[in-house]
Formats: sequence, structure tokens, C-alpha cells
Amino acid sequence: MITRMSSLFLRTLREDPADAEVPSHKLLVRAGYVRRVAPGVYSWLPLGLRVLRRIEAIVRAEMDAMGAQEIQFPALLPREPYEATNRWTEYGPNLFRLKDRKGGDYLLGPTHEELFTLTVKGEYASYKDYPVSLYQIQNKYRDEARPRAGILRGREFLMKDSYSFDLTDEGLAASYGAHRATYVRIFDRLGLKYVIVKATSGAMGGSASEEFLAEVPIGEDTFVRSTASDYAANVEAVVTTAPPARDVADLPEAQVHHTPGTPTIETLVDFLNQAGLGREFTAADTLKNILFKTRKPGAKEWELLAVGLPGDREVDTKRLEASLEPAEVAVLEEADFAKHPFLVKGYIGPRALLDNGVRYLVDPRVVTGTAWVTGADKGDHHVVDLVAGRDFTPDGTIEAAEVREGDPAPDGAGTLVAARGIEIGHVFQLGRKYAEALGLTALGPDSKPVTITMGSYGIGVSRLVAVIAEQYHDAAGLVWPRNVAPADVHVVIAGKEETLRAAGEKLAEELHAQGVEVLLDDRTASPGVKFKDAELIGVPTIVVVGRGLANGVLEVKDRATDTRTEVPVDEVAAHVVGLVRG
RNA sequence: CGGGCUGUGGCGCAGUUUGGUAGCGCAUCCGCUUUGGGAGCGGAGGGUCGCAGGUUCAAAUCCUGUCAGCCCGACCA
Repeated sequence: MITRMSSLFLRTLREDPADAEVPSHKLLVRAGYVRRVAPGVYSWLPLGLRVLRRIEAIVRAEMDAMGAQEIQFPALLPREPYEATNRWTEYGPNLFRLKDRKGGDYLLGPTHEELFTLTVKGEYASYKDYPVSLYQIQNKYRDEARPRAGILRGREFLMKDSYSFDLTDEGLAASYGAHRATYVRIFDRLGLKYVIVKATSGAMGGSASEEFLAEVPIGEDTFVRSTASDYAANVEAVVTTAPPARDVADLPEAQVHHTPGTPTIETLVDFLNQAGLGREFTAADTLKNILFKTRKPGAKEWELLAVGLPGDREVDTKRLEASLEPAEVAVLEEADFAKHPFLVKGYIGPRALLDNGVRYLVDPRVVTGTAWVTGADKGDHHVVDLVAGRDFTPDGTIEAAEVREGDPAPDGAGTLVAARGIEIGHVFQLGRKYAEALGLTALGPDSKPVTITMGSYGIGVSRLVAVIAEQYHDAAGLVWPRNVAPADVHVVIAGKEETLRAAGEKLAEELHAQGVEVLLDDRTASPGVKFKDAELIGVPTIVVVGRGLANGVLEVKDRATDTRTEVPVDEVAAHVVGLVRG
């Protein structure tokens, strides 16, 4: 196809839109790919729609190749199925709800687990029907509290979601593996730089969950990876490397010291180092005990929880919550301290906690044989050389301490560094939650019902347009990878002479005849305008039909490297076809 | 939900402090010139200044209220 810019529905902007912050948002708007309609809601203009469709086609091709079957549900859904799984209420304010003229409740689907499950239930009844994987590529709706960054995080977005249905856990594992491999192929074809991180499976009780994170500086997810291996994980999933336990036999006795005016770790360390104890203390030698309260789902009563951490580490709330899920966590309030006089703020030690039956979990670094400076359970007193496994035995360990750059990687190779990413895909062994809630079973060979086990897998298709733009742009504009570019080649007629126009038209026809998608700039604008637009739009190959024509050559530019090659006119078509076909 | 900032032609902004005929750049249209890096000159169209109420002879400007947007955080994934 030849797309003529003289008639293309396109208006590029010279200036960045005021509401755009991140590069992809600025460039996609400036280059005329998308336009904002409402917060988090965007229109796709012709060039943008082409990129979206090309990404969608790659996703579809790979999903089909793995044997998943495409179906399509409505975006407008009735309340009932979501009532059955409790998500009508559980999903909270992020759910777009609406009423029909009769007052009936509807919603705009945020995900479609219920519909997929019910549909399979409606069609399949025998074990012989399984396994099966279904997918759709469909708009999703979430009333995000704060949409941002253009199409990177919208309230309407295009998502590929698929679900696998298996009879057995082994089957689910295989379906999960197949999806994961397919995702790798999709993201590789899209040219993305990404990592696969372990994700917490959350309250849904799934056994395995991984996120595909595209590495972009403006990403909203922080993850860590190893300097020496391909280990990468969400901060919530990092497992602390614990030192080996030590023999407690030769360790000095614990001693209580009067430590006036030391309610914080900093003041304590300063005090100890001036107390003449014959050694140097650091914050990492102290054990601080932080009080929380937790409540199990459905329970009324809060339960006390103390977390013991090396004094140089803060609690990472997300890691703490992930470790305690599905229970709720809250910090202890003044009133709670008042109720438990044995908790001496600033001087809480393991003994009072354990003596009073408070659940006490410690950082994995607190292994048997480690000696600590910690609270002595009365004001202005600390105990030195309190040894784990000898003087106190915690109820267990917990991953609650912050992860820091330089910490050893859990796989033993290298240290951790932080990076930013944005989620582009998620694979998740859902298990039987939805099948149980909605009664999806198959009759086995013994005529007994078997509850189906499910996997759920998502790819943010529209988000990928922005993510690719984030990874592929420069100061002048977008730089699309060939697989997703809105055209294969951008032919610029750089001048007004009829000979230039004729040569440009002829080249476009030749390329078109060979199946190359051509964007032809046949406008009357000045060459400078056309060059700027070509760079903004970001088609990977630009052919300039200009002053070189007098010498029988055209200029072929590579958008990414700015390499310019002069090619004889009658060889240009073949040259470009060679580039496009790679 | 908390904090900060902002609402003025299609887009980007000035004007608000100190009330007095609504302005600039880009884009659009017409004419002439120009054509290898977002052209020049001349002309033109287009805005009830987010909305409501108030103060005033007079409000984009001051006051009250309200709505919306953006950014940071919380939340979500």
C-alpha cells in the first residue's frame, strides 16, 4: 500500500503537549499517533492504529501458533458473574459500573476470568475435552485512581488475555510453560528489552506467577537484578541470603547496660561506641523490634506481631505485606501500646515479646549464633550480646526488611542492583479459585467430577505501543523496530521539481508492487519540514528523492543510525526490499 | 485520599501582582516570493478567558464556591 502524506489524516505538532511528561507520550502525540479524549482514554489516529494492529498481529500469530483459540467477549458485562466470584464488590472503585434503563447493574470488564470460565462450563463437560486454552484481544476498563503517561497507563486499554483449562496440576504447569515460552517469542519479535521476574502470587493462592517487565527508566515497578547472573525479581519476591548458623558455645554472656537517652538506633550506636566496651558497634549490630498488628481475613481481632530487623534496615511495607498476605497489616498505634505495658517504646526486646506471647518473627539474617544489641524492655536500657538461639528463639523468620543495592543476589552470584520496569506481560497459575466459585468441572473417566484448574495470562497490547516507543526513540522522534513500524519505508520527495515528484512516485509504485508498505511524502511543504516529520514519525528506512537525482542517485537513510547511503535510482527498489526483508 | 501546580482560539504560552476595548508563537486560509533541515513578506478567519455566584461604573484580573486537568505520594497491577 502507498500512503500519501498529502491526504493522510495526520497533523504533527512542533511542540510537546503540556500534559505529557514521558518521552513516549510526548512523541506519540506530537507525531500524530494518538490523541487524548478523556483522562486515560485515547483515540488512535491512522499511524498509531497501524502500529497497534501490527503488534496485535504478532501477539495473535504467536497465540495461534501455541494452539490457543481466539474468541471475543463483550466489554459490557452483566453484574451476575462478578457477583458469583465476589469481584463486584472486591474489585472496588477501579471497576467501571453502569446501569441500564431498567436499573440493572452492568460493568465494563476489567478482566474476563468469569466469562471465560462460564463459557467453558457452558460448552465442555467431559475430561476428553481438556486441556484447552482460549484468548481474546479486547479493550479492558479500569477506573484508575490516577491514569498517567498517555497510553502507558490508561483507563481503557487493549489487552490480550488468555486462560488455560486443565484437569491436573501437571497439565496446568505445562500450559503455563507454553504460555511463558510464547510470551518470550512475542516480546523478542517486538524487539523489547525485558526481564522476567518472580511475582508474588498474592491472595489468589496460585502457585506460580511471573511478570514480564520491560526495562524503561520511567517504569512504575522497581525490581532488582544480579550484577553477575540473569537473576531478576520483584523486590517483594527477593529472598534474603542468610549467613550460616554459628556455634553458641564460646560466645560472651549477654549483658544489660544502662543506656540513657538512646531511643533511636543512631543515638544507641553513638552511646555504645563511647561507652568503652572495647569494640566498635554499627547499626547493623543492633536488632530493632518493630510492632505491627495483623488481622486474618474475616477475623475481627487484631493480633500483635513483632518484627526483628538489623538496625541498619528499614521495614519495606510492600515486602512485609506480601509476606503476611492475605492477612492485613497495620502499624501499632499509641492506644495499642497503652494496652500492653510490657512494650516499652524504643526499648523493646525479644524477651518481653516471647514472655508475653507476642508472635515474633525476625529477619533471616538473625540466625542462631548471631549476637545483637537490642532493647532490654525497660526505659534507657539495652542488652548487648543477646544471642539468637541461645538467649531467645524467635517464632520464625520473615521477609520484611528493605532490599538494598549491593545485597547479595539470592542465587549466590553477584550482588543486587535496582532497575525500573513496566509490566508488559503476566503469567499466573490461577488454580481452582474461579472453577470452584463458578462450578467448572469435567466428568472424569470414572464418571466423577474433576474441578478444572486454570491459568491466566495477560499482555498489555496497547501499552506495548508506548513501551516500544520508550525503548526506541531519540531526540528527533520515534525510531520503530521494523516489525511494528507504521510503514516499511518513508519516501520523501525533497523538492518541487516535476522530475523529483515523478521519480518519487515511480519508486513508490515499484516498492508497492513488491509488497512493501510505503509512506510517500508528496506534500508541497519544504524539504526541512518533511525531514523533520520523517524523523518524528520514525519509519526505519527513509529514502530521499532530492538533489542527488541529477546524478542518478537517491539517498537511503537508516533512521536508527542516521547512516546515509547513495544508491543508483534503478537499484533503490531492490535495495529497499532487501532492507525490509532483512 | 493527602500535597503541589495549572485552567485564556486546534496546540504551546503571555496578560492576573496594580480591574479599564483579549495578545504572542505554532497551526489554518488567501496573495507574492521561497524549496536539502520545522521558510520570508503582506493580509484573513478563529477565543462569552473552566463553570456558577458575588464585589464594581467596569472583572481574564478581586472575593466565595465549584468542576476539571497535570505532577508527587498513597492505592491499584
